[in-house]
Amino acid sequence: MNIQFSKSTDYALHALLHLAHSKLHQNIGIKELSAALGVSESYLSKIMSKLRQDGIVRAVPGVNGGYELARPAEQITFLEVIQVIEGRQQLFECSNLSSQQHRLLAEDGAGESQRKSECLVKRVMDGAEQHLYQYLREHTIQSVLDEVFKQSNHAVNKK
Amino acid sequence: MNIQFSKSTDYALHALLHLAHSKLHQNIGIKELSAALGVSESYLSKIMSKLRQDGIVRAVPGVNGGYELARPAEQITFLEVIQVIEGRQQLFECSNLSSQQHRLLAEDGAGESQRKSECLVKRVMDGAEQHLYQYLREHTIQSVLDEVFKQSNHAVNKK
DNA sequence: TATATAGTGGATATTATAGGTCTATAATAA
DNA sequence: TTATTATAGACCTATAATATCCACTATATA
Repeated sequence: MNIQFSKSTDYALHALLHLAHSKLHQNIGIKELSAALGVSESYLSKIMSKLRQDGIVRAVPGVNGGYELARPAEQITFLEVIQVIEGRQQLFECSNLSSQQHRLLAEDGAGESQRKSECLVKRVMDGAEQHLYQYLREHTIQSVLDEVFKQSNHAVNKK
Repeated sequence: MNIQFSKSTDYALHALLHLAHSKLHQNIGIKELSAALGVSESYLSKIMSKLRQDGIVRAVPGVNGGYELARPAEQITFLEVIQVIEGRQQLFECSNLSSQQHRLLAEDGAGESQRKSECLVKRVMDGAEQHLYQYLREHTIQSVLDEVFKQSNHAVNKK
């Protein structure tokens, strides 16, 4: 049961949403964030550090310090956040020996080509990955906020 | 670093490819399979068992026994195989408390709606999941085999 | 400048799961 | 019956997610 985003990604996205939503007051401390998300301060700190190292948020130490978005919410995509937290390894890696199987398969067909000896299973999986990534690139922190706004308006109009 | 298909999925897909490719001789034993993939017999057995329990392959014990596809290769999708091996849990689960954050966000906007109290991060993620699944449904064991054939032809024509 | 405040980084603990081995058992063909 | 082959389950190990704690550094302001 490998294929699931970690809780850290959950926390990161919700924390960013919180920062984006309340950009009125410049800095949001870890206390406020951890209270809003229901996570310990120490653990959330780690996650925020990663986001800072990747230039997604800015951190200010000292009295009245805290975090704020380093960029406009429109420019922070789901994909980026996920890759910072989960790492950038690919969705699928082919075991070496298995890819040998494909070389044999190809030779069996009519030989010659396939000099890249690329695994065909991997090729499908890479396509899936690109599909997924494209979708995650199109969704940003801001687009979620817009969604909230749309829903609210909808409710008002129905009244 | 959570988001990666397991080796088991790799093995399962390659094993199925092997079965589909050499359907001339009815049964392929675990020995041949494990040799082709470079995995131990005992470990691959477990994977094959799962595939059998889900009706993807048939198994015959005893002398000259082995495995064969239970259905035509066109009807075995990547998605199905992945779900058998990886499980059917969702790509993303929202921590309870975080979803509370969204209720607040929504109320803040204009209240009322959002009675589903559904997490908006999760909604994006579910969309991503559906996107991914659609792609994986469109690719089958047979479609990979076809790809091999196409490549071979291409090489011949170029000659 | 002193000090309380707030983020950073390292060490550590816990638990779950992937990945893998081995053995006893059941089914089947010769 | 015997050799062969799949099945089920117990078992092991290494790694990663999740989480906590503490010492350290940076900064705003009294």
